[in-house]
Amino acid sequence: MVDPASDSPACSIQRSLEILGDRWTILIMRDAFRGIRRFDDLRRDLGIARPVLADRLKNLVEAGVLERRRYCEHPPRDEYRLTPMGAALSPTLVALMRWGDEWLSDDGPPTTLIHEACGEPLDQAFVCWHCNETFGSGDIASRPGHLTTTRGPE
Amino acid sequence: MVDPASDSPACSIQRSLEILGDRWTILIMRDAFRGIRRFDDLRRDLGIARPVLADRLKNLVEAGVLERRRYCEHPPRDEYRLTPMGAALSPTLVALMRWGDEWLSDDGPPTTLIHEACGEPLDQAFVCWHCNETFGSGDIASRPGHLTTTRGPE
DNA sequence: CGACTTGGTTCGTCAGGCGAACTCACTCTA
DNA sequence: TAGAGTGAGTTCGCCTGACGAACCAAGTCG
Repeated sequence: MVDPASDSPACSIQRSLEILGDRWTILIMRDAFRGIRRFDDLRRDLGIARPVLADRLKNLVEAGVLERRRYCEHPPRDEYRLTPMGAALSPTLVALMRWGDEWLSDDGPPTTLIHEACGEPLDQAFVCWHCNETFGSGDIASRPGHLTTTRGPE
Repeated sequence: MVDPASDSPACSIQRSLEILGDRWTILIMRDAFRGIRRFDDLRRDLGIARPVLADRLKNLVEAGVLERRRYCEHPPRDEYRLTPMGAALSPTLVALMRWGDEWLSDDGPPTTLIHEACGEPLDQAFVCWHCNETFGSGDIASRPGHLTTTRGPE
């Protein structure tokens, strides 16, 4: 906030959180991934207040993460669908879910994600296509656009 | 979806968000990854109000994500460090950062994460150790603990 | 001593989240 | 054709919680 050039606008995490960073939005996106698309279904599933849900959906549509589509003409009914930009959030949601699975669930994961082709549990990893290997967060460094080079997550 | 007992407490994303899901906490964790550990440094960097930062740090310590450690005795100074549980958030933060890089930055990523061993940009992918291959979000299904099997993120 | 730094707490204000009630367009039942 | 029901909101008034400002305490420096 003080340093002008450094992080306020130049951090992608912060930019992402300007769209996703309130108590409801990520849960709305989770439901969108789960196929819940209609206003009242979202409201019931989340237990969110109507005005708040209306506001969040409007913001998400404006941000380009959801798309409002008419799926029925006769009673005019719209649904909210993931755009490609919204669908690209899946690694984030999966990472969040796996963190909760590992650190917050007493009796094993409530839901296990599996590789559809074989039915075995999946993992999420960092990949270097140059070295052609996967690695953990200990081997990450960062190369800033216009900052000095520092270590990334330790 | 329908099942009442199913998702409210049983969704790991929701559990994670009970710890991380307000406007500041993820930014605090980002700064923790960046090596910002002291109260006033965090306050200055984030532009957060003092009482709010004190409250968030207390909650994060209670949740086991940060650890408060005395690093100087003479003027008694504490710092907040990532616990293993906190460090395990790196895939989540990286995913969020990469999403912002891809969809919200006009002029290329502000910061690029690289594979420390070779200096090339890294990727993040889903891995199946059974099939020994990486794949995208299109090949994910989910096997719930006590729900019917449904598709995961599409 | 007095100024300064770090790491808070207390306080009063004000924006924003909440449930309840209302609206509107449409459909279904009788 | 009247009345109930549903989906998708908007309006309203209350109350929590985020905010900046001020205050506090422990220690250090000059």
